[in-house]
Amino acid sequence: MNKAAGAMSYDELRGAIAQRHRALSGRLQQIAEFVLDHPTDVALGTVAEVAQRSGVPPSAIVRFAHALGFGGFTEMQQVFRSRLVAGVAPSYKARLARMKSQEKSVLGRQPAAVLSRFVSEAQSALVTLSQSVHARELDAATAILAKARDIYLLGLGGSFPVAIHLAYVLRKLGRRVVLLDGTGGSIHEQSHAATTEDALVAISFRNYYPDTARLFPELVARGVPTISITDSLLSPIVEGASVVFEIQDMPEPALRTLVAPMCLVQALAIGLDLAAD
Amino acid sequence: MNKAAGAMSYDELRGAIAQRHRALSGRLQQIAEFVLDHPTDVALGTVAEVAQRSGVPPSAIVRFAHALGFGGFTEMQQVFRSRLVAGVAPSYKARLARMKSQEKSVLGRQPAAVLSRFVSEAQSALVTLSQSVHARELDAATAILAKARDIYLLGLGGSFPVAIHLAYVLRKLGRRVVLLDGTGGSIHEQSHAATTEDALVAISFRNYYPDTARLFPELVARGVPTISITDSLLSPIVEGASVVFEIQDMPEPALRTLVAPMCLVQALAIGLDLAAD
DNA sequence: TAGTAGATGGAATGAATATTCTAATCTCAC
DNA sequence: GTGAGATTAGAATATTCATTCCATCTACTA
Repeated sequence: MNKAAGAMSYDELRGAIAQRHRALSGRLQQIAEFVLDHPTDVALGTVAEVAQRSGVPPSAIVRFAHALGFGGFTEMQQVFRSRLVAGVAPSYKARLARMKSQEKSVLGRQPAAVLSRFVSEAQSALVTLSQSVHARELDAATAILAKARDIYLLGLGGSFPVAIHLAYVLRKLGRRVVLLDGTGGSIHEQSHAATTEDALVAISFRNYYPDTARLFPELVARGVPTISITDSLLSPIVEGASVVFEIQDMPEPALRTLVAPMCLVQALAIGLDLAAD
Repeated sequence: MNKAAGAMSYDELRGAIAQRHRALSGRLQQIAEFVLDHPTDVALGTVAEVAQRSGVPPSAIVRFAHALGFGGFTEMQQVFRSRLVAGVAPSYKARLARMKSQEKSVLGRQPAAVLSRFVSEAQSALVTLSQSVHARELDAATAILAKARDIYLLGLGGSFPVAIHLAYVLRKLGRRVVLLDGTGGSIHEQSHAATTEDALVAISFRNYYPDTARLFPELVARGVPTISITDSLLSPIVEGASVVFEIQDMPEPALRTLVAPMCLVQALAIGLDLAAD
């Protein structure tokens, strides 16, 4: 009770339980062992469930929480839940905490602090990327690109740098690329020659550029095989796509670094080249 | 409802939501977007909490679950919880080990291995970036940009995506930007109006694009304050520059991910914006 | 313009849940 | 063996929660 139990992290809680274990009564010791062994059950279960699985009456569970300085089971459960969210989304939590603490301080506005913030954000974006992209999708995408006569690239607005970069790399590798950039008129005309023998790589993040949303379905309807890189399964370039890469947690347009999509398209291009031999 | 919703995995559920999204009513679409973006909130929250955060009445949440074939919110929540449980199981170390082993295996040419290689390369590029860029340079660069009437951006060839991205962000923040891209003729003409009141951000990596090497000294000679982002102190855009950011260890053109320079320009732009207030 | 089918929001309901309370039990010292 | 203090189990309670129901609103059709 020497610490405000509400603000405890999961690891701190483990330490506290281990430390007090000897001083607890028999039943409470039994519960202590159970919760350390089954943290997930505690995080998601009800008092009754935890009680049954650990073989004690429900009231004992509540007494256990009290003994640790919590106001009740629900309060203790929050700590166990924090472990779950930390495990699945390291980026989200870290980013939020960072933003909150730095954004408003004077130090946080200095360019050096801004840079380190973007760097760490980019780091977690990369971790998320490598976790969320599966081999199956990459293989399918590579196969599509390998068969394509011309590769059409569609990425406007904030996604344009990614499209440009992919165009650059693919051309370096000797592929025929048509970059749909809308220069000098209609994007529709630029894409007019695309057929089922070609392929389209579409890149779009919120807010989805209107031209992208308009052109994409047309090409899909014409039977052009399509690879989509986007931030949500609900984006306008998902339906009808042959392969979808979903990059989650993209920050708002002005703040995004494009690190993850840049890395992905790079891997696509190089992977295509290596697979060709 | 073609599938027993109870036995659905999280990924299957995501697919199902994406697939039916268009067929759903307005409110239900809104909820679909929220739950795909905030799966953790759904996994751990109550109906009332999810309802409040997504800005809909609680009953709509339940109707959403029904529309997906679940018996109610609680049933749907189980699927979101399974994601959390799965997330903790494979430890961080195990994931890292898997990446390492993939890297060196015979299958190193498979797209998935290529991606993980680029990801880890990008990671170390970011570390190098944050170590090699110093606060003094960032402050100086920010000061130059803050005083500039128009900001000229010069980045051709492989660096073009970086220039485009910087242009995009700066414009979003309300800055006047001239992107020297050479469309429709001479880059010299595009840069003709640049004066000592303006500023130039030049980005160039090996092999240095000829036009960049030619134009840069001209602008320097005209007294335009200049920020250079490059990979060597011997590059043609170093001499005469007001501030130089040297990004070391850039891979060869076709293999570079541009992660480090993208991050840097992002930090410059946002740092400029934050310092302005 | 009137009518209809569907969607929506909010209050009502009933179930499930955490917590509290009290009588019973156990432990240990004498 | 007996009594005091702590500990426990289970019933009682009060709260929170998911769900349902219905009146209202909206969009589309005739």
